[in-house]
Amino acid sequence: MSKELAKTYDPKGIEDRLYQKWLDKKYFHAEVDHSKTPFTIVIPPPNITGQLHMGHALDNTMQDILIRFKRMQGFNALWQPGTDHASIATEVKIIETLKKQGIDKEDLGREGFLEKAWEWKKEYGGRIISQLKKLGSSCDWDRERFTMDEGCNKAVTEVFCKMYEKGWIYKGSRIINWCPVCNTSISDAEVEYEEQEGNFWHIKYPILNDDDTESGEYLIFATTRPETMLGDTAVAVHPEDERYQHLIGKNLMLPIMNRKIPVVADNYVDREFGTGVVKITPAHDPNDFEVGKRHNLPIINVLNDDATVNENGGEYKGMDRYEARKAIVAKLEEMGLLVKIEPHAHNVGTHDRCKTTVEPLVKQQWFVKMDELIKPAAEAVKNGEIKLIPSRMEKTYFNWTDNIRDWCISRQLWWGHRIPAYYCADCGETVVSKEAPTVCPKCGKSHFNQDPDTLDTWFSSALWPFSTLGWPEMTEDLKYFYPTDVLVTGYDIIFFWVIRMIFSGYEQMKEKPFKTVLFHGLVRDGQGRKMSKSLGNGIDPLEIIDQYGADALRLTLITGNAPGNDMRFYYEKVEANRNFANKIWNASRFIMMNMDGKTVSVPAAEDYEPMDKWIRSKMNNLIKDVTENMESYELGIAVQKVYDFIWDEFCDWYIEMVKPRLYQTDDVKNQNAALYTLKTVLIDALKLLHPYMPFITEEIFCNLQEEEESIMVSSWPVYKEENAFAKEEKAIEAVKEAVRAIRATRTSMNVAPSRKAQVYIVSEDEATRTIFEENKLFFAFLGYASEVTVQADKSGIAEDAVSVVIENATAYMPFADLVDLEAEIERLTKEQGKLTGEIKRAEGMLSNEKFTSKAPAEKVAEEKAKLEKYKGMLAAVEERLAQLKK
RNA sequence: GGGGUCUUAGCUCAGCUGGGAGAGCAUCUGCCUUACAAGCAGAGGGUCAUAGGUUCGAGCCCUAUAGGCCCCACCA
Repeated sequence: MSKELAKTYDPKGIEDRLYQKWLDKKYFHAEVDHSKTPFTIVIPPPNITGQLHMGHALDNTMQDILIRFKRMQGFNALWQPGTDHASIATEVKIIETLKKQGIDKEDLGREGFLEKAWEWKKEYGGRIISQLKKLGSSCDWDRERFTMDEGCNKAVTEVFCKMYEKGWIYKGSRIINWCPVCNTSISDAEVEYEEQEGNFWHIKYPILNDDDTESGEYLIFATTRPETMLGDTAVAVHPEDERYQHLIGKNLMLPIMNRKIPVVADNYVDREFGTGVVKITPAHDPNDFEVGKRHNLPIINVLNDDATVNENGGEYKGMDRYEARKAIVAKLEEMGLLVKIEPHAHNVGTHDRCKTTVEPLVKQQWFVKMDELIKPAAEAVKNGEIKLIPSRMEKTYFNWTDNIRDWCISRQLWWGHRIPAYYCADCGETVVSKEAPTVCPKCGKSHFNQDPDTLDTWFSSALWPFSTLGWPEMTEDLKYFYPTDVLVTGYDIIFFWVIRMIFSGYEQMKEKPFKTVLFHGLVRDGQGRKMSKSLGNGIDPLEIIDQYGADALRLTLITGNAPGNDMRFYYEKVEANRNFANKIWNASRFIMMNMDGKTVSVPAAEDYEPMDKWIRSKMNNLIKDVTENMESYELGIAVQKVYDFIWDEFCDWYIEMVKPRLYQTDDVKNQNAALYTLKTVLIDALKLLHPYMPFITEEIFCNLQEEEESIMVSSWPVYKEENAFAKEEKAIEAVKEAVRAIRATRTSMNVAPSRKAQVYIVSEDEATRTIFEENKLFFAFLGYASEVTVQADKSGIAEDAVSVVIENATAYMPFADLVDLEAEIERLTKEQGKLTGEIKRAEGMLSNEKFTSKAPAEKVAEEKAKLEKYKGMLAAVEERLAQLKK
């Protein structure tokens, strides 16, 4: 491969080419291999209707980082991909499309509609997959699954039948949330509450005497939904409310409907609220439904599925619920029964998909009984068998498990898993079975109708961690890869999905579905708003990839972000990360240019210079930190450290230090040691960065060396316990300190970098002199010195030379024509003040007996060492000041 | 009503088990130094929301207060 690299990194072309290479080499593919430890992640299956958005980009980047990291560590890493049929979302979308073509769902009929749906799936189902590939996702695409493929269908039927036999799935007439637009029941989790401005209509019902004549008295109450009065079957008061004791058991006349309804006593009523009287509509309010059950009240449903009034609504039949509301209020007013209208803001349940106000209705639906099912799921998180990150998510989790209600799983939709329940056309017997029954066990006839409903889309996704691995067959894959290791997902679907996978895993597999759940937050726009279609503030990840590259996008989504926290997306951040990619690119280009035409070989031990050992030592520590951070899922912290190492230590210091050695030609061995260190440290840095920035690291890796064909299957750098280079590390840090001090001084004096100066290092300490002597070459280069002389005293140095005090030494720079004595005194006086402050601080701590006795000895020693250092420096500064002031 | 979370440099955010406050962007000053101006060198900028407490030591732990955001519940 050519060593000629472009001056700026251009990801276009490179990314697609490398991804194709990885696919061709089958690097993403995992097979059962008992000689290796598996590491498994199942993808949160994106909807087939979906288009890649920032949330997907974040979610999948995190998973890809983990899976690439583990793969390099030698695990048998499997990232199991697939897509979700997304029952309601897809059905709604298809209906919309059909509508544009002038086709009505009902006209097509169930079969015709499903045909269209599968066509849709075929056309769009792959779109999101190809978008995930753009991101660099290293999923095992050979294993791609779909929630409605044959295997998943089998799993769903199996679970349904098993749980039905166990009595944990049942059909019942219960109050459910009904979406009048989507025309289906929805689960509690799908209801979103939003505050709406409404009214409190204060209404009164006439009280009847025992002989059913009107007493002339009234009971007053308030309601936010007056139209539901059509279905009122009682009025309730608190059993201990003195005001109404005499009315309990009496009857009222329900106006308009002219129905006699009782006054019942129930603890549900809050005496303090309003008049302490509540109208009871069991068919249209969950609380009223419960009250109705306790008092055996009739349930009168007054609404049709489209939220128009039905035949039970008398003269209002056919009216929309809101029209009926108006008409009924008008009628009550006319009858003199409307006391007053009060504005009232209240929470209204809406359908999370279409935002329609849901209508609580009593209907026959299928439910999953939750009380037993939830127990092991709650226990697993409680005892730490499943770890949630961040741990605060546990509270949210328990909030749900502690208040669990049965899960309504039937949907009046066509696109989804059809409920395997069959009803005998003759005797009505219900048969639940995997295969359509042929003979009725009750009457022996053989004509059945299958239940028309489908299952909640989350019913199949709850089985995803094991259904994708082959369940209900006990496949080798399932035995080997299950339980999976980590689930990465947004905190917004903890109830919909995470909990349901956990209880399904324990129930079906008798084992947790994953060991750890890593939550992330939402990606918001620059102003902190949710990205949404209606606001039009969404940023398309594909456009970002096109403009800046997938690596820059990935890094942007990960850096500076802690687990479970929302983040804002800024173009400036992407730019900064694109710049970082360019930085690595150029550093690599520099190294390769210098390697060009030379054979870089392993140097002899004595060929290394202290700076080589210093950077090696830094890298060794970095490996430890980064590995630990990644293993504890601190992805943002880990990459920040790699970023800092590459930019600061490696580029700004090491590469600069090494330049004089590269530019000389006398000492080939020394040069080789420098090149070898550059190359190997860069390779390790690229490896640590690879999970985050897979493309650029692969591109450079392949240009830099020939031994291995891909960085993604190379091995993760290993931390070496013993630090053999502690001495060199300290020495180089001391020289760096001197360089920094000299540069700062020069800048403060407005000395141009082009103006080199003679630099004298004066130190009474022999070890310090040795350090500067050994590192003279790079010290001179970085400290803008024309020549460096190291000596024990000040002999031969001009009186008015600029002095820079550092630890154990003073650097002198004679700038005969430049020195402004006043300014120099001022600078040194400032320095004196700073050092005095430091000394005061250290002395303060050390004179505190409680500190010296209670703090760890290590801390105390540290403070003592600092005190000594600053004292020495202060003495040098003061000596110099005295000299100048003479 | 219950719970969570946030309040750190001008902006956006890191800061893991308590041991002298960090990054990116922005600002200011010099530099086209033969890897990189998408760059280099330097600089300024914070009583870590407020008030208490625990501790030798608190951005970090505890309590209260104020403000922002989120989730759950749904008093009609």
